[in-house]
Amino acid sequence: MTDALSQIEAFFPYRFAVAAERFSRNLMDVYGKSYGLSREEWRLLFLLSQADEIASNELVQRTTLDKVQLSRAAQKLVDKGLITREISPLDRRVKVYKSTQKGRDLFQEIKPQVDARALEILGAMDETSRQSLQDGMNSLLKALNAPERLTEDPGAA
Amino acid sequence: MTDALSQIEAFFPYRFAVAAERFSRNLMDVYGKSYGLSREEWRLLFLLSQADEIASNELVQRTTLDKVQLSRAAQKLVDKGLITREISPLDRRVKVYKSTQKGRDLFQEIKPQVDARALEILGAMDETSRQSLQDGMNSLLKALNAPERLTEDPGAA
DNA sequence: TATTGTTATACTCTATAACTATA
DNA sequence: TATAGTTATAGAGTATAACAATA
Repeated sequence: MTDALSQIEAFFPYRFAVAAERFSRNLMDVYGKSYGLSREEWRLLFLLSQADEIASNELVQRTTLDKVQLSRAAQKLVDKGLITREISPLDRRVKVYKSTQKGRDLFQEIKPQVDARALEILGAMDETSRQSLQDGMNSLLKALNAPERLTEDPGAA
Repeated sequence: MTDALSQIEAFFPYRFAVAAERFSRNLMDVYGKSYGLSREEWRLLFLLSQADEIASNELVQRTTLDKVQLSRAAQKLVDKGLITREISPLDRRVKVYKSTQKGRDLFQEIKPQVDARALEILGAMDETSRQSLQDGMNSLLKALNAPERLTEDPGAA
């Protein structure tokens, strides 16, 4: 009567969504609860901490952030003194972002903790499964990026 | 200068989150845009369409819905005439949910379309990768459900 | 007194469109 | 006129707490 429940539990898209949400929340615990960063802020800080500078238009093209999300996440990081935002000399409509020393320091502090949390979970898997997951994921990402699948959201590599 | 971008693109948690979100959105397109169901409503309809009846407390224990989400999603499905909600004769605090014929019909109409969309994506992967993804995912779910990892959210598997 | 489901509230996210400044 | 980034607005989703009914 009741193991209709195991029916949905076996449904791949459901399992996938559940796994992704739990995994993501585990990491958000680290940079979110402890350091007050949103997922978008964390991603942006991540990017800028290892680049000299990145222009706004490039960020929009190559990340999952749209221009509104980018603008707002960047504003918060600027307010916190973690990044700077300047007008591009090449095109005065464009902004160029750089991390500050404070931003890089914070990133260096958080990143190992995020890695540790991820490894704590992935480390509970055996090596073969971990490799399978990586390979499968890479293949899935390719499939998702295949041109036919771009319902909307083009160029979001 | 700029392939800090490929740094985050290579970061497993980032790839995983991006893949999950895109995959999920693809399916939401089907039951959401075309049929006006939220993800929670869809999951609930899914469950009830293949069970005789399920009690509220069981749903909360075994799905990712908490009691508030369940109450609200169920209310919407009741309003749409897709499920019924009755007081349990065993414990008058508990509700028992059943799908209506209309609910089951709608589910039978939507489910093949969701499957088709999922297969459209997964079908672009080769068989080996698909198998790897499944195995890896199963292993990851086990790792996420391991007792040490239950930061909060116990018994939600 | 504890538990179940509902309702209320505030907060965050998302999507869209309007606006400004530059090109 | 088109593009880039910002601001405004409304809607959906989430988290928490208060509440009423039942145990």
